[in-house]
Amino acid sequence: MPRRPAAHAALTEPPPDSDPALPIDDLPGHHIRRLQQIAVAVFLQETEGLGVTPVQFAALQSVANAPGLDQRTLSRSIGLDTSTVAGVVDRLEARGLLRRDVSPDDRRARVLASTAEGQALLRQVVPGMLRAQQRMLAPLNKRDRAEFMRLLTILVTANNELSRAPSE
Amino acid sequence: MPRRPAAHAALTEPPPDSDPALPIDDLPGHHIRRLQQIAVAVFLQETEGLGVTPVQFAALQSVANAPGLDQRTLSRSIGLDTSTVAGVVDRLEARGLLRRDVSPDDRRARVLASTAEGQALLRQVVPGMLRAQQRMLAPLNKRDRAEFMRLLTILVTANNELSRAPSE
DNA sequence: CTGATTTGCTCAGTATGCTGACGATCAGTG
DNA sequence: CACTGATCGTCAGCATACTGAGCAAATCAG
Repeated sequence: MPRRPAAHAALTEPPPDSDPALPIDDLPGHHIRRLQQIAVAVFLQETEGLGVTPVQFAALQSVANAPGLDQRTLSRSIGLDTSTVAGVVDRLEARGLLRRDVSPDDRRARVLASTAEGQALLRQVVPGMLRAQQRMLAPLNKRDRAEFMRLLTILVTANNELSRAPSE
Repeated sequence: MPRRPAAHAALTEPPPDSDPALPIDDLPGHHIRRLQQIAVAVFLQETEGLGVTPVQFAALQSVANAPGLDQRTLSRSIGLDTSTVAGVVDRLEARGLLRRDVSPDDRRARVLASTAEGQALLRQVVPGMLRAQQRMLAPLNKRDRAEFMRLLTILVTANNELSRAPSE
């Protein structure tokens, strides 16, 4: 029986007594999770062989953009928890892609800087990363792409404070 | 390893695409990751105390919707790898929220069914889950919400095959 | 200047998510 | 019936991501 309301309707109306099988397929959160999976998969495909994950790229690029920043600042700039950043930086440092030194100004802090190898890898990764972004949005026409990015940006910035690691 | 690219190095390299600090803030993939973080955080806030994650909810609800399905079918319906589903089902089974029995038709397969406790928990979770969806989209007006969902759905369905675990 | 608080980082623990390898089982073919 | 290939599930290994606890250093209050 197609008496079931669409997801958006279900959101604006009080929840009916959970009897009608609630489909997860049209919940926003579910789609967002799926798109994130797709984004990661496409990124890895386009940068295959370079051994870099999306988060590692974001970290490495941010460090290259602002050498000398500490882990706290990095975590805020890419929207990650400091404990997560610690692991990411560990792996990048182990591969010699960046350096982690105790700050002379604040001995609690570690200042980060990309190495020559890190910058070289970055130059190799960027083209594939850009292809990945294009491929992901390819199903939309130009106008819809812009509209999607506009709405996405609104949601992320407006809801920024809701996660543990708000972006700066 | 070449130290620093001197001026003449630019002649052998294509025009610099990574040199002008590439901001990660306006890459689609970055925003998508951020929104996923936000979605999870809001879900956990709204269902606090119930001890359920978004993925666990999706699995439990799917099983409740289609009792007797096997893990492979479940993994396709929620877009998760079978190895990931194994872990999720493990935890749900350990909490007595669902049963996992060997299928009489196919001894390789495990058929899943939600228990009374699982269904009771679902009824408790659903209102908070719906609140979470609303809160997440709250920064958009009604029209933009519908538009966002439309574009999101296009991207997920069109790119479905790109991840290891394509949805049904 | 000292005690209290804040801050930067780490660590342990838990939960996704993936890849790749493997064992068990089933279905189809000869 | 034996052989082959496909399918279902598990496991090991790696990489996000979070919470909560805790340490050490910096900052602030009085």
